[in-house]
Amino acid sequence: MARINRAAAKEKFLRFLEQKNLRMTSQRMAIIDTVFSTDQHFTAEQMLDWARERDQAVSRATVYRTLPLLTESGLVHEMDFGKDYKYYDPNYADSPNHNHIICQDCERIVEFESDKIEKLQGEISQSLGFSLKAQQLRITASCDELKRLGACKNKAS
Amino acid sequence: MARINRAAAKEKFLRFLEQKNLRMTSQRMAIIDTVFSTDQHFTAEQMLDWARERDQAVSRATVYRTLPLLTESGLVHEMDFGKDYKYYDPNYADSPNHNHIICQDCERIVEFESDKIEKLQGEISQSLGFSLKAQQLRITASCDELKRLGACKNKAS
DNA sequence: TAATTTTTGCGTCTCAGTATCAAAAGTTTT
DNA sequence: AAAACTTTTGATACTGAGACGCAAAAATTA
Repeated sequence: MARINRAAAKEKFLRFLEQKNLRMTSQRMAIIDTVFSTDQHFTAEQMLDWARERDQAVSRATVYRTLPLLTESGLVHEMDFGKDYKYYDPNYADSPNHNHIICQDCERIVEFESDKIEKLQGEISQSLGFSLKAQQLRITASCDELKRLGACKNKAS
Repeated sequence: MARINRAAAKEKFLRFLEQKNLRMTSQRMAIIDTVFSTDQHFTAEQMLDWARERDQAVSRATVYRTLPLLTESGLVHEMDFGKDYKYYDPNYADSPNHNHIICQDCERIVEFESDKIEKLQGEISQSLGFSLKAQQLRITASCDELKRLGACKNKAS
């Protein structure tokens, strides 16, 4: 569950850039530093705010350009929760099996893992005869239930 | 699996309108006629085009106003597939347990049901101790797999 | 028919995200 | 280290789905 080591992430991103003949710049550095200093899901606009606190010279355009690079490099996961903006998940590199509970009342999104669910997802895949590209289990809930889940440390299994 | 009877849908919608002190108009009629004459998922813009073929006097605004009414009345299901527009599903009234396979290459979205998956979803709910509001299993696949699934009539169980 | 309420359509607005493009910064060559 | 070349940046314009405001139109009620 530990979040990916920031230095390791940076290095992996550097290799990715090199391989694509792209350059590491101070703006990109500020963005990935910011990305990997949080555990939370975030939106592009949030990332813009946070990255700017770290380095004033980060523009909206660069954030919107860098997030897809991070996604392509596999360090971050792009996800949609039915809102009209994207969320990014910086925990993807360590634990790719994410399920989400989205509160229908508030803005909260809880990420959880469950051995049981993982096993069931495997069975589902098999029963479909699919080599899945991606799979997403999304549960819409109400605040009460979220609180209850929160009480057991967002871990249900 | 049969799609909801158009007359029945219309009647149900009428009751819904009545109960909310809303009026049945020719525009709304044209829209629900169009909605229940297809089996496919559709977007608001598609519905606008189709409804206009039926009745020129249907405006974009009215479509965007009517679809949420249909959703609220339970006749249609609003769903998002990670695109930046919503899809609507007119099959919802009969068979509320829908799972979707979304092609990552083309625009295709295949809906399927599976007893096995239904059972597994039940188990997942239980293992979470949740009284779910909604649940969505979304599988991202490539065209090849979609074709294969198409070959077995979009029915996997 | 007049008074009241709801609905419509047009146009405007919002908001996330993309595209453009000249200026700036980083490489490479000589 | 200057010139030539490539990539990146930031400001701004643009796009496209959907929401909103408002005056005109339609339906309902009196």
